[in-house]
Parts: sequence; C-alpha cells; structure tokens
Amino acid sequence: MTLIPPTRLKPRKNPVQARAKATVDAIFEATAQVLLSEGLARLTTNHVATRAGVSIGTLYQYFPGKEALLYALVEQLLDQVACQIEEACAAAERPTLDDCAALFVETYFAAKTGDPEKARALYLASSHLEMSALVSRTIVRLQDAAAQMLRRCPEVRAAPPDEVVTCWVAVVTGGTRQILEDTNSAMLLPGFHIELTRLSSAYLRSAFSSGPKRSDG
Amino acid sequence: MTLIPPTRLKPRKNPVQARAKATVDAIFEATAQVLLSEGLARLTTNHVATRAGVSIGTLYQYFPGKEALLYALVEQLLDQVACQIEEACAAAERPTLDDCAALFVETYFAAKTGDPEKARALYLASSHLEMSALVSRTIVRLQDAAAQMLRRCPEVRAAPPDEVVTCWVAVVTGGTRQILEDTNSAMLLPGFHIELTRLSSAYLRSAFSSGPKRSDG
DNA sequence: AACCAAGCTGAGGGTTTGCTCATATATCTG
DNA sequence: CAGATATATGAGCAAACCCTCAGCTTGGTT
Repeated sequence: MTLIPPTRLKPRKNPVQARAKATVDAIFEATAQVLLSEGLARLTTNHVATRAGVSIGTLYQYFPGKEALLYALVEQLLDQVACQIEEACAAAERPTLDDCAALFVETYFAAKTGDPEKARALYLASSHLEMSALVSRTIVRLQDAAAQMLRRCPEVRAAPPDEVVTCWVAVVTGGTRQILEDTNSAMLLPGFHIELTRLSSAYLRSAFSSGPKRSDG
Repeated sequence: MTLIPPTRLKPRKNPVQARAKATVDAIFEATAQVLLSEGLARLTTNHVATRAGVSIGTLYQYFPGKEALLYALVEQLLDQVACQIEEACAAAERPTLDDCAALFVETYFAAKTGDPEKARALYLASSHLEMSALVSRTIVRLQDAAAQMLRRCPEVRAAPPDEVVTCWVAVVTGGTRQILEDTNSAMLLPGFHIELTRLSSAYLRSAFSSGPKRSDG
C-alpha cells in the first residue's frame, strides 16, 4: 500500500466477485505450499496454478508474472505481522520495561508461530532481491511501534536512542527467524520466546535504567 | 566434510593442478558475484561460467549441477566462520561473562563484515531448501564453542543451560543477518556490534549471576 | 430471456536453462 | 621427445519455463 512497486510487480487487477477472491486466495495458498515443498528454485507459475486448482491463464489475469505473485504474497504476510505489532504496542498505556519486552516479543512470536509454515514460506520468498525494500519498510514500522511504546514507559526519560531500538528489533526478528528456519532446534521452540523475553528485559534495563535508580534531576 | 551430501550435491572431482585450483576459485568468486548482482533466481550455470571467464564445460567438470555449486560455496563460507569462532572461543582461558560476550560477538561480527558482500551472497544462497542441514550443523558448532567457553568462565558454576546458549547464538547470528541484509540500516552498522555486545553482556549476566551472588551450596 | 461483464481455460509459441560430448590444449613423467 | 593424464572449450540438444490469446462459462442486471 505505502510502497509504489514498479508495474512489473503490481497485481494486474483485483478480484471483485466472491469466486474470484477465492481464486486469488487459492493461488496465494498454493504459492506458499509450493514454496515449502519445492523451494524457491522450483516454484513455477504452472506448478502454482496446478496446485491451486486453476488454469495457468487465470493466474496471469491477476499477476503479470511470477515475481509479482511473490511480491504480493510477501506484502500481505509482512503487513499482517506489522499490524499486529502496531496494535499491541499502541494498546500499552503506561508499560514497565518488562511489559515492553514481554509485549513485543510475545506478539511478534505469536504472529510468526501462529502459522509457522507461512512464516517459513515468507522467509523463503523474501530472499528474492526485490523484496528487500518491502522488508526494510516493515522493519521501520516495527521500530517505530517499539520506540513509541518505550517513550510511554515511565522508566524511560528521553526518546530511546536509535541504536538501541534498531538492535532490539533486529535481535528479536532475526533470532526468531533463526529458530523458525532451523528445523533441528524446532523442538525447543516452545521455550524460546521465554528466553527471548528475558533477554529483552535484561537489555532494555541495561539501556534505560542502568544506574541504581538515578533519582530526579 | 563432516556431512555426507547426496551425490547430486557433491563435487565431481577436486582440482589437483594449480591452474585448476584457480579455475575453481574463479567459479566460486563468480557465483558470489552473480548472486549479488542478479539474485538467486537469475543465477544460471552459463552466466556463472561466463563471469568466471571459463567455459561452461569446465564448470560441469567440477560440479554436477547448479545446486552442487551453491552447496560447495555455502559449505566453504560457513566453515570459515565456524572455524574462526571455535578458535577464538577456545583461546579464552578464564574469561569473565563480559569477555565471553565481547569475544563471541566481535569475532562473529568481524567474520561476517570482513567481506560483507560474501556474507550477503551466503544468505541468498543458503535460502535454498537443501542447505538447511548445512546451516544447522554450523549453528551447532557455534553453540558448542560458546557453551565450552562459558563453562570455563568462573562466574558460571554449572553447565550452561541449552535454552540460554541456543537463544544467545540465535540472537547474535540472526540479529547480525538482519542488519547485514537490510540495506537501509547499513549506515548504522558500525555501531551495531557495540550494542550487540552490551545486549549479550546483559543477557548472560541475567542468566548466570542473577541473584546477588548466591554463595556456595 | 437477453445481454454483458467478469472470470476461466489450456494448447502452444518463443525463450531460457541445464547439461553433454567430441575435440583441443596444457602439464607432468620418464 | 613421447605418451599419459589433467584440464579446458563451446556448439547444440532436450527439457523446462513464462506467458499469450481466442474462445468458453458463470454471475448479475434489466
């Protein structure tokens, strides 16, 4: 929405009838499935169309090409995550640092693990060079949401420094990705968000209330 | 080396003469370059051979296919990083927690940013489904190196819990990836490893010296 | 019913890609 | 030098792929 993708990446038209909406959904769903079962290299438009149960011509009525299809999928999935984070962060009125840590981590983690397959598909698809702007944009949204939440935190006096917010968001998103993509560590996944919350609390405290309660100046 | 890849992914033969070694190196180099300039989708064997200045036939004498080429490249780059970490961690004899944090982060960060282009190429290539085992293996090596270093740390009494090591390593590697891949935040990259070190120190302290020096039991 | 968008189909043209193989050159060994 | 081995070449074929288009079906409106 906010971004202006080149024509090559924009959808050709949006579905208006209910049946067409179902078709597009099926195409998205099929794309994610093929991505997971075959990998990005073997993802072909014909294969996606077949898996979606529609003809190849139908696919090309909505998307000008393979890349546009992936672009739309990534855009959709990223937007869902960003919206959930923004909503959750905005809802915290006077959070403690620990609240901030828990809220951000839990929300992000839940958004990702709610449908781990889709999350993995997203990681695969977003490795396409042209998606990087989309990812960047989403990261900025997360950073802004986090920074504004921290600013409403009584323990935080001034505006939180960029490096801290950047580092924190990078570490939460990157760490989660690492765990989700590593099929080996998938077993101890349930405990991960707890550790990640502890880590976040420790970091935020060390960044914002470092001295022993430096009283009012 | 440690892994036993299916024939489809193993190199066909190793170069023995110096000239052949140079050829294989050129192919690797060209692969990384094409990966960065064209992306994984447009990486073709013909294109790589051209960029390397060798004939397509030559490429196929050493690698049975495109995937094997990528596999070998990823294997090489991952091994370099793991070796550097293992070496650095093993060299620390009686480190403090802060030493551990700094050593691991600085070494990993230096290994990645020493050649950021190659690091980015690695991320692109490793998104191929079949590389996940290779990545997993490397992560385990990093975890082991970190765990053994922590065990030699006077502030750490017992063996460090798996969740902590897993979380820490995931966060350092994942966070670094996030920063390296995001071209926007590339500018404040120089400060990132400092924050990451602070974060690591804070986390390790909260995990290992949480109470006020719970004396011997 | 008659009409018109909107939606769907899938064979096939043109292109790209992966890979082979017959041939040629370079390096080594005795 | 002569033979053996290692290395390099690149035209070209089979397969895979992207995408179009002319015609067909479905849903909605009057």
